[in-house]
Amino acid sequence: MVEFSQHSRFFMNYAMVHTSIFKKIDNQLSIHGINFSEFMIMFHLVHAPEKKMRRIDLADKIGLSASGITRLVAPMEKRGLVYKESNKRDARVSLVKLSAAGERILKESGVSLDITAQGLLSGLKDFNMAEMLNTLKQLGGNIE
Amino acid sequence: MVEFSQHSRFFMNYAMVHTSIFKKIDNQLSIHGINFSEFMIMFHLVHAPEKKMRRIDLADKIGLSASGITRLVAPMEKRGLVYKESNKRDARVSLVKLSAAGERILKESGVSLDITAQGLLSGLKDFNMAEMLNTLKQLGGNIE
DNA sequence: TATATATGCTTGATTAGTCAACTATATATA
DNA sequence: TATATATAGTTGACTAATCAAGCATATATA
Repeated sequence: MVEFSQHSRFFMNYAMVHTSIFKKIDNQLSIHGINFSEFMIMFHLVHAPEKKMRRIDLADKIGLSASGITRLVAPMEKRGLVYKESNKRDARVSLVKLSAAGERILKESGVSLDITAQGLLSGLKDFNMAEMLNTLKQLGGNIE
Repeated sequence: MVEFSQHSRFFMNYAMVHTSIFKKIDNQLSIHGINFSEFMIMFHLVHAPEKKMRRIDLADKIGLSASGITRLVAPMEKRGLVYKESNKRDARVSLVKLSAAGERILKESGVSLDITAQGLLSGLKDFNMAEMLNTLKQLGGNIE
């Protein structure tokens, strides 16, 4: 027989939950014309000083590669959700700045996300949010 | 100010953890020449009666689309991890059956996964596995 | 029995991301 | 100062998945 540890099963279930839940979340966010990654970009921008960040810091925060950010941000610029700013001290960096339109979309889609998230968690038995957040944080989930 | 509920933050952290952890897991499994989705295919097959399943049931179990399974299984057939069987009663179905080679790879990669999974979870403070699995199950993680 | 509908699966086009190679610029060091 | 090395970002080629459309077969119904 092939046996698998509880540790392995934990991550198998984790992946499954991720797949099914983020289909729902992305679906909900699509009402606002964005996907979850775009939401995360704007989420981090709105909390950053002057609502702007370097691409590489965005990549780091979100857990994508630098090229992933390039490809993600390009269409957001076209839609006017964010725009480019340069850094006077360092000509290599290209800052991404949240626009007023972007902030508006972020707010609206944040409400949708809250409702979806609440709906997903509301019916759970023996769910301890604080414990769960603590575990996620230790596993690398570092949204402040 | 833009505010986000704890529920929303929960899923943002969930996504982040998923990204970082499954990079590690896929990396580990690549030693055995497979990725996590291929692992999951074989995991479900080895637990199925006669170690075979319809593609659509695999899709369902794993949380992928039918076409996702088609594309995932094709190269696994070429490598000899699984092979096709037809169903006498229903000519539409194409069964996926785990080969001996596939089962061997599954076992080996299962050991790797166990080690990685254990490593990821071992240092955690206040981690309650049973509670966590219970929550994941309620959220749709239904690995038996 | 004939036809409509449902199911299982595959395919073409698309999307979201990766990595490796590259360009441009900045920083450290001989 | 000249050169080596590091950093920021983009691009081309690729991978893993999606969806919608289509094909073959099964099932239900007029």
